[in-house]
Amino acid sequence: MPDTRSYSISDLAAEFGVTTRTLRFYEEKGFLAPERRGRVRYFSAADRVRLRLILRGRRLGLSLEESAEIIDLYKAPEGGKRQLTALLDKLAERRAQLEKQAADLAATLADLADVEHACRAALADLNPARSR
Amino acid sequence: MPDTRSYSISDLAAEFGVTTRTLRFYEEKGFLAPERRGRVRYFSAADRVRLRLILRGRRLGLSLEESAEIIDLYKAPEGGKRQLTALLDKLAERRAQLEKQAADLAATLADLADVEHACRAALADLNPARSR
DNA sequence: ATCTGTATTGACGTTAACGTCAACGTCATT
DNA sequence: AATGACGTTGACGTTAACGTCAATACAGAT
Repeated sequence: MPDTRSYSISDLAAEFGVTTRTLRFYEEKGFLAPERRGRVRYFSAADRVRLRLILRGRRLGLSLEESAEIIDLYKAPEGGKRQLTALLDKLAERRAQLEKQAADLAATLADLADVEHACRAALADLNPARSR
Repeated sequence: MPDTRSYSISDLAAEFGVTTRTLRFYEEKGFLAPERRGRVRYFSAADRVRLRLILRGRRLGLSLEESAEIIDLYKAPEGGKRQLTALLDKLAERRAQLEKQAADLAATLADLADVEHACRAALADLNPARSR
């Protein structure tokens, strides 16, 4: 049984902490494509996964466009040699970008750690008795 | 001798791959404060470092405001116990956010790695002779 | 039948982070 | 004195990613 239940727009909005406006916007831009019965939207489990991935991309600072592009890469690779090598190129590109970002992140975290140390040291100096 | 030479606006723009408009904008918003002789800007080594940090934040998807806030945390911690503990709180907050981002990043990279494997497998299937 | 709650579609507003002119100054060459 | 190369200040334009109404539909409970 492939998880056949569906989610209302406000269900998803509440679960992911976004507004319904956001979800409608995502559909309007083609980033989501929930089923429509009449005018009402019904989000499937697949839609839900896709939304999760979009929001993950958003937390990384990617544009919706970029997130969608990456998510599209996740689809089972198919096509001829040309297509596959092209896909590999794209993957490498993305990987390079994300790894650079990881490096930036690590550097920033290291900087913050330095400050944290200095801060604790300053605190200890303020109150030598209860230091440590 | 504390590196006393200065950089013109186009020097810095070229070095960091941004436009002069960007640097003027950053100054206008208070994210940079180069020395002014007359109307002309002279960027110091410190300004250069600050710019580097701002752009690092930008690559992480932070807003300029956020980057500036983080950079301000880097200043030698001072003040009383109140101030220092407040600073520690902010540091912890930032760290939590960045660590979540690191997790998201790792997950995305893992997903990409999966696709890459599948892709290489598909390629190998296409040409079993030169498989590897 | 009316009310309540959730849904819908426009349509205009907003913010951040610049881009893109236009018009002008200044200094070193030619 | 004219030509570039570089600098300046407005001021308006642009794009992404929604926010914020307003007007409307529709289904279930009272």
